[in-house]
Amino acid sequence: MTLSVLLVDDHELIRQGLRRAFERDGGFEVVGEAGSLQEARRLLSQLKPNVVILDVRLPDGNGLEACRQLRSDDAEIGIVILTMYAGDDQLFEALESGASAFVPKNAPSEDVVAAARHAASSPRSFTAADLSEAMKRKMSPTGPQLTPREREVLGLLAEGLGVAQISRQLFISESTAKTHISKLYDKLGSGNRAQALMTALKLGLLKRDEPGL
Amino acid sequence: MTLSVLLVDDHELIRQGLRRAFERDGGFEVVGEAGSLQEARRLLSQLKPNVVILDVRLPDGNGLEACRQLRSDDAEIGIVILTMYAGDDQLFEALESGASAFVPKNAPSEDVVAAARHAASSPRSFTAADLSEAMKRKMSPTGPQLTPREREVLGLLAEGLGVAQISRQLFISESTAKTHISKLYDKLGSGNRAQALMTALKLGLLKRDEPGL
DNA sequence: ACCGATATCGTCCGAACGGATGATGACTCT
DNA sequence: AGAGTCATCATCCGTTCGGACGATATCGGT
Repeated sequence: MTLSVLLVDDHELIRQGLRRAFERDGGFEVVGEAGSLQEARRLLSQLKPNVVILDVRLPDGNGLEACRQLRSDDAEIGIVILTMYAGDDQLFEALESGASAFVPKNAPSEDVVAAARHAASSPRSFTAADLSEAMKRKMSPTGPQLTPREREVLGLLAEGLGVAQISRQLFISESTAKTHISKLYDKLGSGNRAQALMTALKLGLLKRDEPGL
Repeated sequence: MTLSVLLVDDHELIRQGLRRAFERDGGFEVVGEAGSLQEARRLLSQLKPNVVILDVRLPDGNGLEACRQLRSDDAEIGIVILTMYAGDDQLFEALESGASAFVPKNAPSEDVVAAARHAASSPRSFTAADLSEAMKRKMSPTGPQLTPREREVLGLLAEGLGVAQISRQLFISESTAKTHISKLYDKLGSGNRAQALMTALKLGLLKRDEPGL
């Protein structure tokens, strides 16, 4: 029995590669391609595929959000999340979003097919490989845990605000602001704003609005 | 007459997509694939293809550097630079590196084939479309012009170094270091390190090693 | 020969930062 | 009831920063 699969990725090259991989396997039929979420939604309701290959980054939205929605609409559909950078945050978010598998784009193409097969048979479970990988890294924490207040202060630091300005912004005393900043330095292993900010960026603790690239 | 083409990209999916695109066109023969620079170099000297499709990001090095080297070795080979993000800096660097064409990965796959055809016939010229695109954006400057020294200082600031450390690092007096920093503040419209760094990041004046994503 | 940009060095000084340390209330979990 | 975390505030003090000046030397180009 052949499984129907829908490809969602904004890069045509990737779609071609996926199509080829599935064709070569023989167990699947690629019933459609979409380059955007909008298109994907249309094709999904129309084609009702067994499995969806879903890129995380799409021009008109986030693949993971789409994944959540998809899962709530259809508990049985297989969802394979494709991602360029296999960050753990994404893996966990994918898991929580109800994805069936998570494959980095630099994986061999057979892996995608294998993931799709797995996704079709047990849409609500990750493979052991995925989980062990993720747990392993989650155990050695990527970054320190910041309290909500600390994250808030970090954000203001990133805007170049000083202690006085931060304290005013948050309706706290300057002492408190300084305390939070000091705690941040502790947790980030830094001794000044610059180091703290760059470290926070590297650890993904700070989201940058639209830093050019 | 069919042209021989070598595919260099660390993502197998992309390679599959490229292969399919070239096969469908019919005018090319894909004579090899490489997932790393090392492999690419070996296959290049062995297969002597007419055209190379070269990804910018490779696990063991930069595609653009490889491009420069390639061009100096062989003035006639067609080099098509593939890139995920079509930043202008990359476009210009590609141009200076002797590439024949520059294609973002989100382009339709026919574009890659067309670029390869162009690359084979006139390896030392960019297409008009490429150039006008680039010039247009280069005219409206993305950010302020930093002097080499200023960029250097900016880099050290990003590492969280203080005035004293910077001055030691660059073998200049603290006064001079401070002067450079002040100039940076002027040009970046900021009044402290944090603002300067974040602005520099947004303007792409600072390259981050591997900031998570 | 002159001008502009770049890079270098210096002084002075108020403002801001970072470190060390201690204390209090609220909250949760056991 | 006690332990732990979080958030709040405080004082003290040496270090660093950032601004505002001005000065010199070296280039490359008109």
